[in-house]
Amino acid sequence: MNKFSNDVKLFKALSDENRLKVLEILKDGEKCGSDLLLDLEISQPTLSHHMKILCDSTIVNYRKDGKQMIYTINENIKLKLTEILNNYL
Amino acid sequence: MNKFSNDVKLFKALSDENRLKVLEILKDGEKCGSDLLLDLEISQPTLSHHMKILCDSTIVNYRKDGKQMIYTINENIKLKLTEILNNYL
DNA sequence: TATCAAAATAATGATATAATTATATTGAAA
DNA sequence: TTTCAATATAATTATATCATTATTTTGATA
Repeated sequence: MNKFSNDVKLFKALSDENRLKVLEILKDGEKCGSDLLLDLEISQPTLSHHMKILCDSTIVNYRKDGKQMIYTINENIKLKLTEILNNYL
Repeated sequence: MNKFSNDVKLFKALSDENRLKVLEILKDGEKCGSDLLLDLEISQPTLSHHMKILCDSTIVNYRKDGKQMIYTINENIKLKLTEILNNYL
């Protein structure tokens, strides 16, 4: 909508401990939801909620593989966030 | 608390349109609260609330000058946030 | 010391977010 | 085609966040 809303959306997506944990895991390579669940102490619907936020914000990419969703970190997003930081700091 | 909480605190501080507007203004140089208010469409107590979040997160520094609070961007915080991004992305 | 400007705090309400349990959807394979 | 694993959605609750108005505190100065 306005010039700030997309930046806010990205920072909000990073503003949760479980989502940071997910990113830390994905940094080592792609994972499906049920694998992520093994390392988190949240229910499956809660993970689904968090993954939606990470994917909607374009921080995480996903693809379907049979009945699994495979998640990876968007390789462009670090640069994009660094550029955003340069606008404000 | 845990290893994520400080990072979450920083990202949360950046997750609000009015706070991003404040940072954009402070990027041009130091300002007091009443000057910031001129460029924002929020009440004085709401600005006080937002400045507390920015200061508590160490993104913004403050000093008292008479009856004014003078705010500046912490010059180290951009590097710190860039390093944090490198842990997750 | 009375007044005024700047900022902070208190009380409160509206909305957003994160979590749960229960249920539905999707897709592979027996 | 039944079953089961993986994921998503719905309904709901608890908590967090952002905003307001009213009030208080702080500090300069008339």
